[in-house]
Amino acid sequence: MTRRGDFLELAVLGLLTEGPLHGYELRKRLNLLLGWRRLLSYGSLYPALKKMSRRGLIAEIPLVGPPTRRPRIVYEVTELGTTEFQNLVSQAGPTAWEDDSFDVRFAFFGATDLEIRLRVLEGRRSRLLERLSRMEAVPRPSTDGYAAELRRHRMESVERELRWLNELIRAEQGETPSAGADGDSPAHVTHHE
Amino acid sequence: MTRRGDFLELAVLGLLTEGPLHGYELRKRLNLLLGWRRLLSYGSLYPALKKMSRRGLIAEIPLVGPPTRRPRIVYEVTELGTTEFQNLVSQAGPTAWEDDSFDVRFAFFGATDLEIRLRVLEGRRSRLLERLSRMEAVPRPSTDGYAAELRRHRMESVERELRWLNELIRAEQGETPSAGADGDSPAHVTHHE
DNA sequence: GTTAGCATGTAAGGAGTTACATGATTTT
DNA sequence: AAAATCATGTAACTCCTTACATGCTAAC
Repeated sequence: MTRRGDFLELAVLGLLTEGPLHGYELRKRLNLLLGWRRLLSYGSLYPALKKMSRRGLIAEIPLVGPPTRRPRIVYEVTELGTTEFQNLVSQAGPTAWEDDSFDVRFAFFGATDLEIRLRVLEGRRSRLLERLSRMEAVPRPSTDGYAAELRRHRMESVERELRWLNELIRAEQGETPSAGADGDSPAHVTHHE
Repeated sequence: MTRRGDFLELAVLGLLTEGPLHGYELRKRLNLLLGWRRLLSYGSLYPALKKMSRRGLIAEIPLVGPPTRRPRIVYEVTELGTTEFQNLVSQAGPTAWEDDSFDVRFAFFGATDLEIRLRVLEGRRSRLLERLSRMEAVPRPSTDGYAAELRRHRMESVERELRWLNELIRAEQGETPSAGADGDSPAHVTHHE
């Protein structure tokens, strides 16, 4: 088990929840949302859409517009898809805070309960703390050279991300649980550069 | 073509160049060197070692020690492997500055010529600039909510990495090409927090 | 004596990339 | 008229992960 690649499904469901889209457009939004690494290829998106369609999570909307242009296949979420989306954003296991999945999960925190949001953020934090301590436990030599410079820089990146997480967690905890606007926005995060 | 997964081969070759090692130990070093993400599994390392052994890049060293403990298969680089390593660290194509490969390449900059080092660093830089401008070109809405907070943070990460690269490039350019110690260490990088 | 860490492997499978294939529409 | 971008797809392949299987050795 321990599936990790469901993150594409989650992202598609999340984007389609905001309104129907066709594959090509979906890919652009996906790349904008999570594409700070390699771009998602058509070779993974289209088969994934077909598969989700077969499973009944999404459905093709019959085209109504002028039949002049090339038919674009527009998808919308089904009721089953909505349920599945709710199910996915309620998960708070390791699959939520790994590198591959955390970003998608965070992006759709607007559809996630406060309690789950906190669990995911804290899970991510301990994941990064673990990584940091692994990196600190470096043997004797290798304290110089390019490898060391790389290590230093990567450790600082992790530390920076940890500070970010801590601020987010503090902000979320400031939300009175169950009271207050359960808004779509993160509670005020103070940025002190 | 455009192979990307050769980075494991490069890393193994690079580590073995510093001295013979067995698989288990190799994995630990590999994880220390590049393991700031998921740990490398035995399922990828051992087959890779076997494959490299078959190709003649590395060779098993017959054990001499006390035959009491479980036989560990210690590998060393062959002459062919050394050639291949030199070949790999002399490459300055896109495969050098992608996310997956850049770290390995950087870690072994000690075995890379100044000219190539600069080309790789500059390639990496334009790769990140490209990503940054892609992220900046965000459509109208999505200017609030968690997705926006994520985007902001990720953009700052890229900017931070760009500053790092710029400093490295400046430092390398400070090296008088062809003169001076072609050392194993990066030329002084000034860190101003 | 039993857990934890050392040590090496294999089989099955997933997820996505690359490269290919096709064609319409819009912009230059 | 050409080039760019819109638009959808498939087949082959690569790399790696997961899960399983085995057995030794040191520490508690």
